[in-house]
Amino acid sequence: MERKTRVRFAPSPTGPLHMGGVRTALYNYLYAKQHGGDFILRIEDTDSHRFVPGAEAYIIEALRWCGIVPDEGVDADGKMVETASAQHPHAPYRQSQRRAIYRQYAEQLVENGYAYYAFDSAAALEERRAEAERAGQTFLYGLTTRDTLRNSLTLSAEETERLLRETDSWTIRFKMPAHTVVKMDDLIRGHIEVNTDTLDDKVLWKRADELPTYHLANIVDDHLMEITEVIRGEEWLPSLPLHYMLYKAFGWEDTMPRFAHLSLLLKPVGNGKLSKRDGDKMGFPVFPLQWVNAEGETSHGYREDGYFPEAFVNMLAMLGWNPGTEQELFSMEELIQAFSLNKVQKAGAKFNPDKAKWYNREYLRAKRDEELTDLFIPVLQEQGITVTGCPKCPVSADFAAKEFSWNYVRNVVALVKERATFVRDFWTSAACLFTAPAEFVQKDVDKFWKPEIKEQVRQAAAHLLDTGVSFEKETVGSSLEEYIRAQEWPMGKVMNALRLALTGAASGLGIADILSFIGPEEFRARLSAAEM
RNA sequence: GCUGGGUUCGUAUAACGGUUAGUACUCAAGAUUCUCAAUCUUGCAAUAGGAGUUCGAUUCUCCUACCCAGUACCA
Repeated sequence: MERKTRVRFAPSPTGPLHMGGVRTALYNYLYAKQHGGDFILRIEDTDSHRFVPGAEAYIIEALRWCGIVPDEGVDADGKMVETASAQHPHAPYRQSQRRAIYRQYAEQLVENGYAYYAFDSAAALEERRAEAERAGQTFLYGLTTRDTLRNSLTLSAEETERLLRETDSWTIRFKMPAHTVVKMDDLIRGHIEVNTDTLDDKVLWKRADELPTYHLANIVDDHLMEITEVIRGEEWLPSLPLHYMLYKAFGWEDTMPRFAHLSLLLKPVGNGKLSKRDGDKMGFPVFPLQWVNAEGETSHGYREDGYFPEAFVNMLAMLGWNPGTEQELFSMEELIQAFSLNKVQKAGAKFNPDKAKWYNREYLRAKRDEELTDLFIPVLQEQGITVTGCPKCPVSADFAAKEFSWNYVRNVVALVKERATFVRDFWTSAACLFTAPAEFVQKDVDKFWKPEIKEQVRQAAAHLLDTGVSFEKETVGSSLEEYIRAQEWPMGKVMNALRLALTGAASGLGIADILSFIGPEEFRARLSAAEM
């Protein structure tokens, strides 16, 4: 029977969402949308000790910034749906609010002989682990050891009853069946087989906080929420046999979701998975949004660092997946069309910060000058520049008052767009079109500030000013070049020195461009400021 | 250690069992310009190693090496 596609992203609110997590969410989202299905956001907060305030809100905001909008789990106001309703029969979507659901399922497994009560103290288990380690082995609570531990399998029914009643730190463990080869299929990795004798009896439910562990909560919720495909990180692959066995124990095999395990995102250099430290060390964000932790330490975010969400999403989508064509630029719509799980790479992908920047540059270039202008204005305001007027107002520039018209800014954007990766780069390359240089690059001063060159610059400038030539780019540019050429002065030296006087550095925008933007008056002012 | 997963230029990746192993990023050189950037052109650079199957292996099988994950009353 064909079921409606329903996939979920189920993060744990233990900190900010890592870019690898965003990729997992993205692939889930793309898969759901491609199949006309639903994308569900479920919060797996069953670990009361690791809960981090603000993490859930961060996850929701990060996904929204990326354009990954859940169909369920978060309502239109961005609030979690707290109770089940006609629109949301599967609510709530926060596992801490579903705690009442899980215990009965755990007990059901005990009744049917698939699970048992375990009374071992943390200290006792710790001791057994240490003992095994001394013998060079790994302790597994399972087939070979469960008969030697304190649980309802070894204790009398009366004793079990008593402990259940009188103590409050017992757990329910899954009784992993012996000598069984679990045959599994993964949408990305293909067929996998594991012998259950190598597996342990995982804790499913804890009396101490009356909360399930991941394994139980996950299977129960995926079943109740009618999930059809589970697309998650590779770290879950080792527990896939357990999950298969749980579906079997519950008798839910016929509606068991299909599984796809995504490889991890690796650090750019060296080995190992991408971590917060790598980002700090190499100067790139690992988080979609900026995050300030409890100690007040700030981690960079793609959003705050100036990346466009479309570029971030596009870059992430291509990390471990490819369309089978040479197309590299994809809108979300195109990704939904082209995405396919069997084109997802099995091996982990090393993240490449340079490629991320390349994507941003491509998206920046594709944006209209008008849009970029609006994005640039806040950067200008931070620099004390006032932007006046509207897209329909005439171009004007008042250098003394640091006031420029919207269209002047748009012209600047059009000029420097090609040399930028981020919007803030507009300022780096075009500050001289708004303000006179505050200082001069010493190296360039040493190289070009020679008496004879200064004299040539002075005369060339005087020529432009005296002839009253128009400061249109073409006219002023050719007039200047013709003059220098006619004098048989070294073009490069004079031009570089002029640029140094005007902008504070010998390299940068073309002289003709600079002149056409600043006009004769500011030209004169800057020359005298530079003591020309 | 054990169990599972993985391995094509530095990076991301392409290649019905048959290609001079392709593309993009990075890097280098050249062209262009008053400089820088951009742009254009060119270049550097890979099938982890070894067996086997096959007329033929990047592709299938096995072994070795290396990498990753899991091995919690965390997810």
